[in-house]
Amino acid sequence: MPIATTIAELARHVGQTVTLSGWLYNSRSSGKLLFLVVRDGTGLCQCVLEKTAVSPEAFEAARRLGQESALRVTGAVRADERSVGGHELAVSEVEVVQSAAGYPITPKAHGIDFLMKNRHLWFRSQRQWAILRVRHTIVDGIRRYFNDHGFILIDTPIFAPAAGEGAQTLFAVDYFGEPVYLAQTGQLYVEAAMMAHRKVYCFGPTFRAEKSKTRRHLTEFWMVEPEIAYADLDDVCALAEDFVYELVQRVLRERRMELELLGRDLARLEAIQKPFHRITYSQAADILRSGQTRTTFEADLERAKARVEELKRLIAEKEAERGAAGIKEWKADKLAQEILDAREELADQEEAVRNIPTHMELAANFEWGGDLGGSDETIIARLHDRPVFVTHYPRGCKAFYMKRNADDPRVVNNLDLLAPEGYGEIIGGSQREDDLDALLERIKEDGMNPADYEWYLDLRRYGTVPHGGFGLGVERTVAWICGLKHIRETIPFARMMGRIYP
RNA sequence: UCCCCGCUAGCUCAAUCGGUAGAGCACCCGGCUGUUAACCGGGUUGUUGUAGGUUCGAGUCCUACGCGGGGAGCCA
Repeated sequence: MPIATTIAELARHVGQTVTLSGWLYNSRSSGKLLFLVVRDGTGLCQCVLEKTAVSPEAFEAARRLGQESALRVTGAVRADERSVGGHELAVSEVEVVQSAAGYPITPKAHGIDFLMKNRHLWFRSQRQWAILRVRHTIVDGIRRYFNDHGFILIDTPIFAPAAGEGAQTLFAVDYFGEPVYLAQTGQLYVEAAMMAHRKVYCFGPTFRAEKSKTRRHLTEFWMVEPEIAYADLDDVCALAEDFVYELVQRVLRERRMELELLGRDLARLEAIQKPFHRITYSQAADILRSGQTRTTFEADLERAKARVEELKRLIAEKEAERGAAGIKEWKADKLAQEILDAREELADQEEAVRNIPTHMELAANFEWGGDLGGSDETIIARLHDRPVFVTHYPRGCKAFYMKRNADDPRVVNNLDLLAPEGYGEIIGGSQREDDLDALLERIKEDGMNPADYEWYLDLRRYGTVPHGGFGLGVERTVAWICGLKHIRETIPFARMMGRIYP
């Protein structure tokens, strides 16, 4: 009897006859030899079928199987360097569970619109498979971290009442005739629970109606928000630092294979060590206006310009080569793909050439009091090899609940954590304003109605203490750890402006 | 809301100055005993996003709209 097993377990079965159950990822035929690349959810395995090993009918049936056909394959396991995963199966039997034809996602190149429309199938492709496995480990790592550190999980509501300002970035829902909104944070609720349990967190989906079409935005994304009592800004930073560090360590430990498959530069992740860098907003402003920033941007611009010229030359050369007489078809095909890749990079580089002067100007003319823009964050992060905390923002550009700084009333005790390599803000948080009068003042200042916040104000009336917390965006964290260009691949079914299918 | 780019076969893309719409892949037929997006030979595939306009003639030029991509603002 063959042993039923999975591809991940093959190393334990070398020399034995096993049965794999999975789907046909790709197949290549060589006359009397057939290579079936099978995936089973745990990995890929090349199954080699020799014509003489089975009946002519069985060989013919296997040869005609379409991509993603469901099948069971039985054969002897052997180690082979030439095979994906290092093991292969010398097939003695193929059982077709379902014969599939016309699978849309071929092993060739596809555009992003097509792939997103076929997201339900795209999961099966190697890169997507690896990304969602890393996401799983990050999500599990988040839960594990807080559960192991004495935090109590508090599920906060998704329907939120109309709350003063900011309603334009919220999704309105009809709630028995009343307009309510999909929550964009659980923070206020988690503060209430923190007063009961000391250390709490909420973890769930959150919704933003921002009309942002960028590689960093989703309209529905997951956020974890811890909140701790008897804590000041330093305590919140220390928590965020240890938490992010542990997440990275966990992924490096458990998902090395997936990161390698994604082509992630592991050295960049291994460089994530404590302590993270810490600068204040005012120091960030000085950095932005400094010669170092100017020089960095100028170097970037020169590099981008040089790359544009290089790519143009490269494309012209390849096009000439492709058009040359007597060229082999496979060679022309390869060149065509290289030209497409080069053009894509060219578009990116040309965009950089257009944008950098604007970014330079924004940085050079940065005025104390404004919020840091995307390009500003990028330059700050680029000058550091570890995540960097930016603290003490002007209170004018931050939310009403953030604690005013005792020494400098112009700023609040908040923190943003910028991921390295230009991945931007993955954490935003603060010490909270625990003084009733100060909080009331800020609510009025923002033109909101204190009556809407009565329950929240109660938290300051009855046993208020210094406390704080932060929110970490799961998808941005996954994008950073996986080294992905776009956030849409970090969540199973991305919800973005103008995209709701499937 | 604003700025830039794109839309041609099921998929990825060509199409010179405005002059008969074409490759590769997928699919079908045949060949090949170590392939790695296999390869080689043959075959099938079109309302060029939509609506107007200019022109003897529009995939190509103009206008509007739609959809998608990237960015600004805003944000995790």
